[in-house]
Amino acid sequence: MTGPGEQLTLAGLPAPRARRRPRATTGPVEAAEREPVARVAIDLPPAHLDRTFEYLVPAALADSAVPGTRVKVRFGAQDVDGYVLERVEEAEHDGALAPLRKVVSTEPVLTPAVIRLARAVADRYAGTLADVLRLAVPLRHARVEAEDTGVEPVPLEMPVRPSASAWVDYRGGAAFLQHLGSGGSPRAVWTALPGTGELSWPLAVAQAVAATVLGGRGALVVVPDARDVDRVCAALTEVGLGAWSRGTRGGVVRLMADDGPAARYRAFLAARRGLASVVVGTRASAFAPVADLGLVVCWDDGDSLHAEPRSPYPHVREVLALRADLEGAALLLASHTRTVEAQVLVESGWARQVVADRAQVRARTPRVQALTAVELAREGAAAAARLPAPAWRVLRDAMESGPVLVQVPRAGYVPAVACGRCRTVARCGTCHGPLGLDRADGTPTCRWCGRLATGWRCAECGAGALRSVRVGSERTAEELGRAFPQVPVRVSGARAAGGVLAGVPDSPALVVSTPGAEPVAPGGYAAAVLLDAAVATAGTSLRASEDALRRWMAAAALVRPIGEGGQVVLVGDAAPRPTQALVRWDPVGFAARELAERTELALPPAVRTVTVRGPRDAVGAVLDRLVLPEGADVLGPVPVDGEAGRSPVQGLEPDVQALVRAPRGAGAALARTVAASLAVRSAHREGGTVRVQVDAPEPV
DNA sequence: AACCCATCTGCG
DNA sequence: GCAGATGGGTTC
Repeated sequence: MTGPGEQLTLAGLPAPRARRRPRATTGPVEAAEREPVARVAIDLPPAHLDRTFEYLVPAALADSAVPGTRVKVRFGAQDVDGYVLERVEEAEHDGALAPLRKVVSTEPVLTPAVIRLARAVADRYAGTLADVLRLAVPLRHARVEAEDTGVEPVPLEMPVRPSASAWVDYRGGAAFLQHLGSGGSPRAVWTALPGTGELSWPLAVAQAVAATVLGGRGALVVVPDARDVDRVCAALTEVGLGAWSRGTRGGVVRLMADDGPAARYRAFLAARRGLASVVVGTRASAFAPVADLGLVVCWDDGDSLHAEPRSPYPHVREVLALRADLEGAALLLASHTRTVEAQVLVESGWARQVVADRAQVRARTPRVQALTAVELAREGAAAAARLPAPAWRVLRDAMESGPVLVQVPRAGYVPAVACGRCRTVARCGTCHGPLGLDRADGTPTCRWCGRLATGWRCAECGAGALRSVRVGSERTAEELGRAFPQVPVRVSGARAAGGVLAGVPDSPALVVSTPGAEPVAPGGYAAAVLLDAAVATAGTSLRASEDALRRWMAAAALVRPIGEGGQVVLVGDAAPRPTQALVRWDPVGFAARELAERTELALPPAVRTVTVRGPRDAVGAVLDRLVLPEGADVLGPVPVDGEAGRSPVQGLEPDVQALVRAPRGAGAALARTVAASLAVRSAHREGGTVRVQVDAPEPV
């Protein structure tokens, strides 16, 4: 650019801008000989800054400022962090370029594939690249970065053996593995049957990974929590894929935040440097830079842990689906149940389903019965048992041959009522289920059988007054322990004294667990009783039924098959559709019917949704700028009640929320117009905090 | 966040 | 007619 003294002033036009601030450049810098221009993604949150800025690469940084490295640059009047995305010969920007100030680390933490993925995720979720990169790249740990990984890494001795033994019961299973081994990119939605050891889902996943590795490619497995990471890693060891260690090449790394920043960064670098070929991790590892990626796996995509809670709230299933597309990798969406989102992928033809025949389903699942009010009525009034008599009998009989599992709602989650005088939990006079006080007229009702408990009297002290309390797994464990004094009681749950148990021995025991915390019994549970079914499917959430079925089946999948006497009892009057799906072990039919209904009602995932929440004016401004694609509509805004919706700064004025809907085909256009509106919002410094979420798990 | 520029405002 | 305030836009 020319200086002010040499500038020509064109008549009729405003005078050209004066020379840039002298502080921006620290004297003349010699530019790199080759590719002297770096395109940099700036690590700042405002949406209107979500584009690349070009900087001059000083000759001194010519070799270190490679794509993917972290850099410091002058941006306006501040020093900011950023990433070099590209090096190019010519700048597109027709002004002077400021020089890169510093290469923070020579480690290129972003690969071209991850950059493309992050951009696609940002676009999909109407978010910014900076936000996505913050999710994708772990914090730098300089000491770990400097660790010696061996000058000549030795290839790890891995006696990986090809086997599809865990897949033979599934139609298309063997073909899927063969396709993986020969370098193909099949996409499968796999509905796994219960099974232990050779028939377990972790072993099946391990065999799919092994097939991919034997075919010369890397693999990525994303699971909900640390326990599942352990299970998958153990199964990988069984198929000959051991843990990666320093100085070697090949092997498996675990990648999760729980392991701490050093271990996390070490695992991340091992993958990025192409030293480890398999990554097993939780949520954020969906972005892990696996070299020559051949397979991505998501286990249990319905688990809420797969939904990222930070902006732009990407979901592991969607990230991996995008990734499979962009990197030409295979995708395995695996679960004991099936999410409605996975059903969309199957019905649209994007993925193939891998399911077992009906005969295999019958052979590998337990006997399931639902103990609803109808069944209980047949029993007549039971004795002083804490459980309905039939459920109690199942537990008692099963305990002779192994551990039994009781799934109870989370501690403190279920409001119940107790005697106002002696605090004994109030029970239904007919089935002995817990009472609830949620009817408008104040009459207590049974949470199990639904009967009205008019004229209730405390069985212990005879008082007639009730008070609200909360019961959880600890209390239930106590009560059940008294009912079965002859066996040990083990409690598993986040709030339990012993925390979440990974496993229990095969000996007789009563295991009480909250959903998702069920320990694995190596030989399978002899029986499981699922309590409070009515509570599980209550509520207005779109996902209530789906979540309930997923939790029930996750517990039921730990029970022995019918041929070994395995039994499951669902206690309480839940919604009929998930109840029937559990009894018939038909998660696919359930997902198909749910999707049909959602399609009929234009509810997600049949449509793409964007929720916009915040102060009324701010939300209104964002909505006003949208250029809605064909077929899209805006619902609301409506005031959001409750603590979550109240913005402290806005005082008593409640936040509002709007729901924007568009046909799935218009999803990209919808996200684009939302992102554009948010960019204007940030450039105009519009006030308030607006939370925008594409495909929120709970959009209403 | 800091800066640049255009426009407005208050006072002569 | 002009200094100083104000607001909107840019930052490579």
